[in-house]
Amino acid sequence: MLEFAETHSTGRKTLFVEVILPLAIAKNYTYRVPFEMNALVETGKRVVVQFGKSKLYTAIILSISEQAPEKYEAKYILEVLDDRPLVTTAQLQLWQWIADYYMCYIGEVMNAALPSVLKLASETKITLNKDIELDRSQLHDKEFLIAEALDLQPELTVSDIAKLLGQKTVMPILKMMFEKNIINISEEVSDRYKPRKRTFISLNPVYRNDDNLKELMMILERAPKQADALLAYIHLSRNQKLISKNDITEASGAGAAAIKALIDKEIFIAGEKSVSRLHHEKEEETGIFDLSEQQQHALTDIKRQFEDKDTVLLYGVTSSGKTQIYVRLIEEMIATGRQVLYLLPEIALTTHIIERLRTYFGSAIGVYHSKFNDSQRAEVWQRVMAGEYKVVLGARSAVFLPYADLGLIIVDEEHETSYKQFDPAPRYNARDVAIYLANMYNSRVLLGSATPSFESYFNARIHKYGLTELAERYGGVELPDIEVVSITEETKKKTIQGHFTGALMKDTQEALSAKEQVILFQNRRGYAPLLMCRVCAYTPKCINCDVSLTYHKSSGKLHCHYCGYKEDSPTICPACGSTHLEYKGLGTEKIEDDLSVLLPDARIARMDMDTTRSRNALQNILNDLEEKKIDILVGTQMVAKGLDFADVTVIGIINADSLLKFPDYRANERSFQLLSQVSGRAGRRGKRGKVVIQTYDTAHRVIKQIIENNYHDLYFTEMEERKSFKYPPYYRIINLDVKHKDPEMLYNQAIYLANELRKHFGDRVIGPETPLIGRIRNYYIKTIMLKFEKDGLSIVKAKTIIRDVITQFQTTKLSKGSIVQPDVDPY
DNA sequence: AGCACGCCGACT
DNA sequence: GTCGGCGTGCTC
Repeated sequence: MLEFAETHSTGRKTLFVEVILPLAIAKNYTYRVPFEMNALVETGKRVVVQFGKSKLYTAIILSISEQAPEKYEAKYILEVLDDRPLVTTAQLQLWQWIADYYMCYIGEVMNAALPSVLKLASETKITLNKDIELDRSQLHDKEFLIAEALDLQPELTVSDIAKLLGQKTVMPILKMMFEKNIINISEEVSDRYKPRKRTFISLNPVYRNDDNLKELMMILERAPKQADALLAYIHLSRNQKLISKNDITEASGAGAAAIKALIDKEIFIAGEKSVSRLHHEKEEETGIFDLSEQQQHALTDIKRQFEDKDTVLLYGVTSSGKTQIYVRLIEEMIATGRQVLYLLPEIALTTHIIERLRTYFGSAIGVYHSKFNDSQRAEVWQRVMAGEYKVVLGARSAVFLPYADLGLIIVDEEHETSYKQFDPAPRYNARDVAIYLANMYNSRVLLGSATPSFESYFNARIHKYGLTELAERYGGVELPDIEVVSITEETKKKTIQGHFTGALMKDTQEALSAKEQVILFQNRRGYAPLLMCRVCAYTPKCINCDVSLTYHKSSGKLHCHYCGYKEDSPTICPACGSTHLEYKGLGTEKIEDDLSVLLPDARIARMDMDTTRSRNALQNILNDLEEKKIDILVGTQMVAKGLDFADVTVIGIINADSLLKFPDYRANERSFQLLSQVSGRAGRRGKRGKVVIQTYDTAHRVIKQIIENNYHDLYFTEMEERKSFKYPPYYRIINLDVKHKDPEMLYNQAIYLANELRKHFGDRVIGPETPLIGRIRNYYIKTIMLKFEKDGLSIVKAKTIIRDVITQFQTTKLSKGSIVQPDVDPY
């Protein structure tokens, strides 16, 4: 066997490999294979190569040839890292397609696709894994040396280690040490979505009887700490359903010992629970459930349509039970032995949905997520490749996993904009990539949404996709009662208190006294988005971006939401010296603040990017809400996505106008999606919810459509406009973002580029225009928009021409210092 | 992406 | 007259 390999394919031939480097470079590079590695190289395996003077990179073999490059002397590859290919040929095909379609470099796709441990480079950081008790006597000499060096200096780079060992080839050693859990590679973001186990306490039912309880208190007189704990429990139980050990400790000051004593005496009953936030849907978590008649219909319909359509859109109103249909489809697919990818927007990937699917699919389900720590991601990669994971639940980057045999992709909430990656490149949309991916595997795609994106609904209506509708809410839950309140009117009648109309306050108070919960939505974080001098109208701006700074009360500083710049909030106007500085506008922080004055007894929490930045913050807020430690939750977009709480009965939209007036052709579509999604949070089983929309423009067409929940009407009116103004889905858009530090240079460059493009595309070229934010991180920005009709013109050819125009531009002197970033389908 | 080479300002 | 700023071009 070995002999055969020797003579047959490896021999003494000189082999060359073309590799993909994880960099934004136009070309692939060719390296020479040392004879001893001839038998090891294979397409899709990783190799370590030197690129440039001193950098080492992990590259992927794209092809192997015997042809020596003519124009240069190829460098040798230094190592082959894998025994078998890490990247499948299907993946390489996908990468190439993404690079072509989204007009970026294949190296950028590789960067997005591979977890960083799988692409160690010379600057990658190595640290000791502290979780593992290390028996140093078991280590090899070199491993021992590395471990010792890490004692002295907690963090080393790969090149430090190369120096330390006096050898270039360190990757195999590090790889081995990583696999043995001795070291960590690169940043270790820990798992934010790990199921949280907590101990919950309940009182032995014997003591629900008052006499028994009194007697118990007497007995406990000699154990004051235990008595305190018991009292704290009784007190807490008035307001919350679930009481954890921690709650009691916090409320009573009694230690864990006191609680343990009570548990031992069988006064308290302890139960461990993984924290989930969906009690009212518990019955669905048992693994067996019946589909309603209409769900059964939808399921049959989807399967029928899959016979001749690759993609089916499931348009099902909120709470119509789409998830149960997904579960059935997944079960049937894995029964045939094929894999399933279930895509969700990042924010919806909470413990709850993961747990719920785990109860159905057990260890056959893998979770893939950008917040997952890197070694876990690498592990998911391996298991998907080995076919051990039958189901992958993941955010957009899960489209990059090495599926062995993918049979079905479910894209839940397909209209979500978070499926589109913007920065860094590749600027891909995972929903659209999923459709290509499915095509490669001859598998099917199910797009699910309560408010489908117009692209998808359009495709369904022209029969490119199948369409299944689910019009009834599961279990007969009623749609919420929507009340539109005029801010203008209430201001006139003086019934408005700050930003809260009388109508909203009334509903809020009613909900609070009924021990129900309230969510208030305001699409802006921070305190006040504007600080303005009342004398000279001066407004502090970011030093790096063209935006006014948002005041954050918690930090006392002005923040830029685009680059993160912060400065102290001035007390006198820097321009005129006046002390009359005024906060304008309204952010979640101010709402929380004002509300705590109006409703001093309410427990108010805030959920936005500022309060959920740290690891467990989001989960903690959700737990608190579920355990009813929060009466009112104030939040941004985030509150719209997948929060299902039985006791939230009132939803308030503080200001709908900020959404509707957004200067973008999709503003109406987005507003409808967001508002109906937020509204869907109100009231679930058993109780009809109430939504209060505060607006200056009560007659706005979209508001009316939201009240009527009339998606079709919205669709048809908007589509008329899309057609006449040449917008998607009738036309395709490619934006070119041109950036430069100097505004004048940028202006000339953008004009030049637009004119060059006009030579080919005529009035399909629009602009250059200044985007909403004209400068970010010290780069001025212009956008050139290209609108292409869907037929009569090859989009592939158009992209080639655009590419050529950019390349030609970059060879001219004029292009100095400019960055040109194409954005294909920028929705 | 990184790194070296290369041409213009504030220091010994 | 040198050190160093980062603009420009190349890396198999």
